[in-house]
Amino acid sequence: MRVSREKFAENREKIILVAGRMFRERGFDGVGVADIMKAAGFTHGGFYGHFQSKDELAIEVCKGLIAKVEDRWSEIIASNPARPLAALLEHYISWCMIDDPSDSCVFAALMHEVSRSEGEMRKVFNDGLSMLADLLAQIAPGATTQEKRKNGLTTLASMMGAINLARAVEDRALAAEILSSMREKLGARALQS
Amino acid sequence: MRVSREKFAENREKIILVAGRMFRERGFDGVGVADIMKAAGFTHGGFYGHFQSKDELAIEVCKGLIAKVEDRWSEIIASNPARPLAALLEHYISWCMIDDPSDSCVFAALMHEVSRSEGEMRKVFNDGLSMLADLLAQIAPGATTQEKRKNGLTTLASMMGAINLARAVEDRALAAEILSSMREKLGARALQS
DNA sequence: CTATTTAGATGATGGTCATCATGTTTCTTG
DNA sequence: CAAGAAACATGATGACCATCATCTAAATAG
Repeated sequence: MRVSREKFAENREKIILVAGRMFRERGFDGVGVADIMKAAGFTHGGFYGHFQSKDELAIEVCKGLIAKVEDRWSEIIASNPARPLAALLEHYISWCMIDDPSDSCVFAALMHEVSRSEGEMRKVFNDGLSMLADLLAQIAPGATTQEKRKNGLTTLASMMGAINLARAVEDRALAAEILSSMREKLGARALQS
Repeated sequence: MRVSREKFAENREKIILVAGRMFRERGFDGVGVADIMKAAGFTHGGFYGHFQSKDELAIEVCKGLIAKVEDRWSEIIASNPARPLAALLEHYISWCMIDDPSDSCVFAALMHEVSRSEGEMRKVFNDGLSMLADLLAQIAPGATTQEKRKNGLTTLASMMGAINLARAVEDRALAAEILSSMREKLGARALQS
């Protein structure tokens, strides 16, 4: 049952989209090719007509998600010239990051698994993190470039640390405490429960 | 080839020790029962004479490692009454945490995998994190109990975030920047490269 | 409109893994 | 020292999983 060129491209995008959600939710090793294809509405066999391997898909997916993070952060920064960092933090340190990992930041969701890996994926994440560090260095507080850079890096680590810690604890009240405290510490508005 | 009671207990501890190192290095899913037994000097079959399941071993291992973290942190705090937080940070935010995950903090190494899980393991980590939060609340800066609590939580998130971020980046110079900046930010001594 | 191509379905294949069944050897008990 | 128990070895078992081979039906090329 061949499908049109157009439909083929659509299906490919669907696979990438679904895989992106599933990978972030369950990790690369937590999802099988058959799972992904089923969730995308296909059977497992068609997969290799779209991608050479699960690894290739994973890299494709992450490149796309990282580009999306870059776009989103840039947009938030651009549209909040008066308080760019605070706006970014209010976007990042939020319940949706905790409650729906499948639609959250690739880095928060997969960085840990990638740190244990090697090869292209590692590089992709590495470049992505460099990019975020550069973005933050521009909007972080600090008198000198050096200081802004340092504050950018600690802010990045703290943001991600807060998300991961809030995800790890079961008590929602404690998670709220973590998110609120970090927002306050980094200079953003309080969290609305 | 039966062994003595004594040797049996020794072997059990050896399995737990080796599993603790391997789990932290590769994650629970990254290590098989056979791997662990081989590294401990046995074949896979003997495993179920010691533990009911891989899960049971994992829980045993984590309980032990968490208790060790508690002891270590308490000891550092107790033996540095003048600057307990700084001492703790100098211990935690260090190269050995980056270079040898197999001997690093359980939380930094496995928290992420555990957040995706359910059941007893989740609870064990949860209790462990609460315990660390309480320890930090005692030594964190702040005029009120409330403030100390908040600072404790953000410090905890930042410490772990810095370790995970430094592990994720490939460039050692960047990792050093992350660790140093975070140490400075949180009020500890600079990092010696 | 026919021939060819090909997207996706179905159904292997070989590998890995947790767990179990059984065997062998050595400890422990009496 | 003899009889039984039990720790570890060996070797299934069944479940998953990535990848591949083959089939089919529909889309495209001529």
